[in-house]
Amino acid sequence: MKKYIPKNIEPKWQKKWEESGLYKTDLAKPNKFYVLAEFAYPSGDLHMGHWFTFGGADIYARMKRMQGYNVFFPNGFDAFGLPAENAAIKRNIHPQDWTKSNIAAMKKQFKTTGASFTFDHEVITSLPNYYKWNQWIFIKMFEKGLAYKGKYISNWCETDQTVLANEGVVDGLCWRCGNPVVQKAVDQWFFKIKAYADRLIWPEDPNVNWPKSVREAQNQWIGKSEGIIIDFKLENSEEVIKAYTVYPETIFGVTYMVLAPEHPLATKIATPEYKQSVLEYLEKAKKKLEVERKEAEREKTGVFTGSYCINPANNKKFPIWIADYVIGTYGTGAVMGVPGSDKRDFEFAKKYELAVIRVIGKTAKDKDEIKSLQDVLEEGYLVNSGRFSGLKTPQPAKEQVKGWMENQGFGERSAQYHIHDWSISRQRYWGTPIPMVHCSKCGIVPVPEKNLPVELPYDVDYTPKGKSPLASNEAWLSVKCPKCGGDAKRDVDTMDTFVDSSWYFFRYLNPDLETKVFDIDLASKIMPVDIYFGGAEHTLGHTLYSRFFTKFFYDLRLTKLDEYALRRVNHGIVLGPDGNKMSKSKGNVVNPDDEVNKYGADAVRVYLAFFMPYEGTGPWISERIWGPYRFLERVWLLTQVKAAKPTQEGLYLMHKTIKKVTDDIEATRFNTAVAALMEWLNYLGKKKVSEIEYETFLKLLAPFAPHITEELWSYQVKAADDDKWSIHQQKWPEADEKYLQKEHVVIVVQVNGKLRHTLTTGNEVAEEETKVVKLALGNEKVKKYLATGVKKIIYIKGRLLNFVT
RNA sequence: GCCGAAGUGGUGGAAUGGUAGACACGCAGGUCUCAAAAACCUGUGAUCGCAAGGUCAUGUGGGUUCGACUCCCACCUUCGGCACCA
Repeated sequence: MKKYIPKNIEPKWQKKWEESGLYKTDLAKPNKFYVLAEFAYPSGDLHMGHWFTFGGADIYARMKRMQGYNVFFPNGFDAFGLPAENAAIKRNIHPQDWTKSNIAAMKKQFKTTGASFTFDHEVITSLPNYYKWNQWIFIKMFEKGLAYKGKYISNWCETDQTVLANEGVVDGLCWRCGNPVVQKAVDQWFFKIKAYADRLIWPEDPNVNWPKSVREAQNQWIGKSEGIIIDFKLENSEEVIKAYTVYPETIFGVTYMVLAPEHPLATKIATPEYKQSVLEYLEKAKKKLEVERKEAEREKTGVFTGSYCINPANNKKFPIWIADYVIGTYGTGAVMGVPGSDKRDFEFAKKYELAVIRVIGKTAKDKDEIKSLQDVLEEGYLVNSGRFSGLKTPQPAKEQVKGWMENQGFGERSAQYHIHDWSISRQRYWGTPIPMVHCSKCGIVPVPEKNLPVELPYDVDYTPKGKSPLASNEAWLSVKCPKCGGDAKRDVDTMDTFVDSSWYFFRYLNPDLETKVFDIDLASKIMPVDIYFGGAEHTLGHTLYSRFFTKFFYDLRLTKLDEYALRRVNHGIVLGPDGNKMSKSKGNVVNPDDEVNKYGADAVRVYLAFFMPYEGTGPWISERIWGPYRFLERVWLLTQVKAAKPTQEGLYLMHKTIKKVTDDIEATRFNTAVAALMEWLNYLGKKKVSEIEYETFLKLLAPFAPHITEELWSYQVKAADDDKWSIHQQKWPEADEKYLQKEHVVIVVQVNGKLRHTLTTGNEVAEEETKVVKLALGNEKVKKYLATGVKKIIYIKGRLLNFVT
């Protein structure tokens, strides 16, 4: 037989698959199975990460297809976004043209993976027939009060000249360009994801299969806490400061109040004497970078306002301070300081010589003075707390104090959330225009649905100037108000690209549909996604937003789904050979195209599946592809002897491998599935291979190495069923339990749990403990160890015999 | 600090509570060759022993069990996420 030369077979089959429409899906057929992999950003280069994501998804999809499912495995492009603009500015190419040519290039690269997705349902988010529906969704959000505009202190990236969502700030730096993020008041559009916070919290035991790490991280991000808002009256004033706390039981220990610099009363309550220092402090706080604000070990700073307020629990007055460790957007932006039972408050009080009162003691009588941090107790018994003294904390003290506060009328229970509303407007060009019109008479007016899409104009000056590039196109900007018909202007911001990716999996079903956001009937049949492959980096962004959209669609009665994906698989990361993340600056990028040229797509695919667990993270070491390559070469050279009949042992190994490979692919344990195939091949290579063994082997390997198996399958002379010419159309082998029984069993003989002997015997003998014991005792070595006498015998039928002495 | 995942040979990694190290890389020896590469065969956790065989080994220390990489408790380390959230 000829030498195994991947180049000679891979492009050939890729072409044939495409021409024959082998992987087209007829969504009208029953037994659907929706395999989704995160669509790619068209950077112009398909990297190893794409191979890993789509490779895993493809293995899974191929098995499901062979198992008889009507697999839907679409692909498309997440085509809006900053890199297009940056590249355009750098190279003077229009973002649209840059994106278009990148998509064309990447489609070619995608083909070389041999993956079985289809572009027949392609979604390209930068096309008007897609983003029109972003705009439609935006307007629906607006109508429901879930999209609103407000001036907010936002994360601002100076380099990219745009606002970032909280999820887009990584360690105080911009996730895209890595430069420091500052706080800046900007007019922004928001989606009220907070309104869905409770529904987005994962239950303990959800009825979909998502990794625990994702569920926990999302819950933590939503960060629901249940406490109480307490009214503190200002001294000599009717003004009230509201402070949120989850420790109301420590109310008698309050010795000061701290306001966030953004708090509306911050400047107002400063007395003339302190005004100057307060203003200076506020100015300084404003200039702080997000990185500095988040610096964990930073020392707390603050400034006294000169004003006081009254503790409603005991009518004592205490000073009001301003400090930037208080977050303006969380709770009420005001915090009661309880240095006696809060370590952070204690440090602040100590620094500024504020009073410290013990309200939680080790025992009900513990009223020891608090001298150092070690003396601060967060749990114990209430002391110095009036009628509540002596109660155990947190419960029942917390609940009793809460009830009392409510009765007295100065406390109101409240739940607070860590999650912020999602800021979705961007002051950049390459995104979905926000479909709103600003009219001097009517205010903000949505563009009527019949006028959608608001198309993104081609001619704009998109170099960053700190304001939206769309404002530079006067003709586009000017519009008649849909309400009064007077002169008005369009909104010049564009949407965050995470809006695009929050619902693309609905649009895949029927991407050309012009009358609806997605095909509702089809969605009711094909959704939810059965398995969704993607990266862990989307835990708090994309996958959370998608869940939000799904629940919003539910409320619009577009879907009955609670969750859009039944199962989520987070794959790991392929690192560079040096063990670092692949990056151009580190020069450790492995280009999959080069690897394919050297070893072929099948070897790259098998190596990717084999070299580490799919959820793992590890370096790509090129030389190690030789293992999978040699494996494929041995498959290539494997010869069947048509006259040969499989032996009993052969059948056993075949069915064992079928079971192992099937179970492993199902559980995305691709590495052990490949190992099982290698093991079986090691056995097959030493004997006469029957036709059934040969064909079964090829079928099991087909999801991993689709080209070589297709080639070898084409040599099999079959009673030609022309419709089923491809190995990928064959029926997936099923393991038959009856062959998994061996005629001989190997029984492990232990003495006190330590292996001393193994014995091989027939099935009938293994049935009876006494016979097995007799056999074991016949062994001299075992006998020797039992010299001290046998106390107990444990026998696990057909597997293990343990003597306890 | 909180949450999540994990710690096993020279390396990547396998092991429903039941023969620890499957499978592969690498390495060593051999076959083939003028030679080399490739391919193939054999060996390959450590240690004692000529051998048969023994002993020690899954981050550390305890525990449960006839038997623990696996379960429980405490701790250490690494990775990922969150973090001045009141």
